[in-house]
Amino acid sequence: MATRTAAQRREAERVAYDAYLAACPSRQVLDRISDKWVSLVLVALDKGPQRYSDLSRKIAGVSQKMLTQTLRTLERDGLLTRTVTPAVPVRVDYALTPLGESLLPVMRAIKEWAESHIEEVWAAQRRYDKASA
Amino acid sequence: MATRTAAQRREAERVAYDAYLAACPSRQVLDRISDKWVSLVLVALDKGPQRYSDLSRKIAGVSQKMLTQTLRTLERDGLLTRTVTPAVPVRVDYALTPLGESLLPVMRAIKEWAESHIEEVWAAQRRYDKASA
DNA sequence: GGAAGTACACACTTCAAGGTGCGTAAGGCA
DNA sequence: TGCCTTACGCACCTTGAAGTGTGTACTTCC
Repeated sequence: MATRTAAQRREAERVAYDAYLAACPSRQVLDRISDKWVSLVLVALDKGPQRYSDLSRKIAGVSQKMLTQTLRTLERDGLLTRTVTPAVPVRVDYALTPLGESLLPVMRAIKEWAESHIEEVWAAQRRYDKASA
Repeated sequence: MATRTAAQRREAERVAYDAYLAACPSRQVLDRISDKWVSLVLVALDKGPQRYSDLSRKIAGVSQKMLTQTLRTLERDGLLTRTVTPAVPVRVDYALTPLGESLLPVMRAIKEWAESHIEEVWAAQRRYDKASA
């Protein structure tokens, strides 16, 4: 945000992207960040840079293919940086960019919502299934 | 939340759901709400109940199958209510439940993030593609 | 001189998400 | 009489997402 000039901000407002429109590019961005692995990866980078192996250990159940793919996409979208250290076995660190950090609170909120409301969702499901049985 | 007793809250804290764990049910909830259509539907219900046709018009590009499916799942999960009015052609209204409203701020934030940061994402993509070319 | 660890790439395959098209009920209208 | 609307259900089919398994480069350790 701080990297955006007032002119750029005005321009952005003028164009008025709207994710409700199918062809709007913001729809694509919304689609990309509306992803289980994206949110888990971003939140995992909350407390500073992490290595590839750290992430794959922390985010249980992710295949290395999906992790690599998710990381590449996030890097391309400017949400995180990839730093290769040519050590003995090569070492790769991933860290959030300012843009990634701007999305972090939202992602954290989603993850926390899921964790804290699961029982209410469960209760609702039981009620629904019972009623429609 | 108000529907939750202190005992239930304590229990929830004791169990400590963690979306990082693959088998944790909160992972499933996270997966379900990490969905383009879910966020668009919830935000569309921001300003009060909407009819099925309202939603399909507002959310451009959604197929009726996906819209119906999304609405059913959200109803089952207790995020919204479905009210059928047996009028001349049947009329169906969808409205947020308190649980759905608790998720609304997050969903709104996601949609707004996508709309307001798209140009930064684009710039990052151009930079990435140029560098790797 | 193998084995092991890191961070992948790539090919193959499967499975399910999602699009499309057709059918429906129940009246209102021309 | 027959067509219109609303809000779907259902079956079919395509396509793409994602899992699995194997290969690799480089060095160090045993």
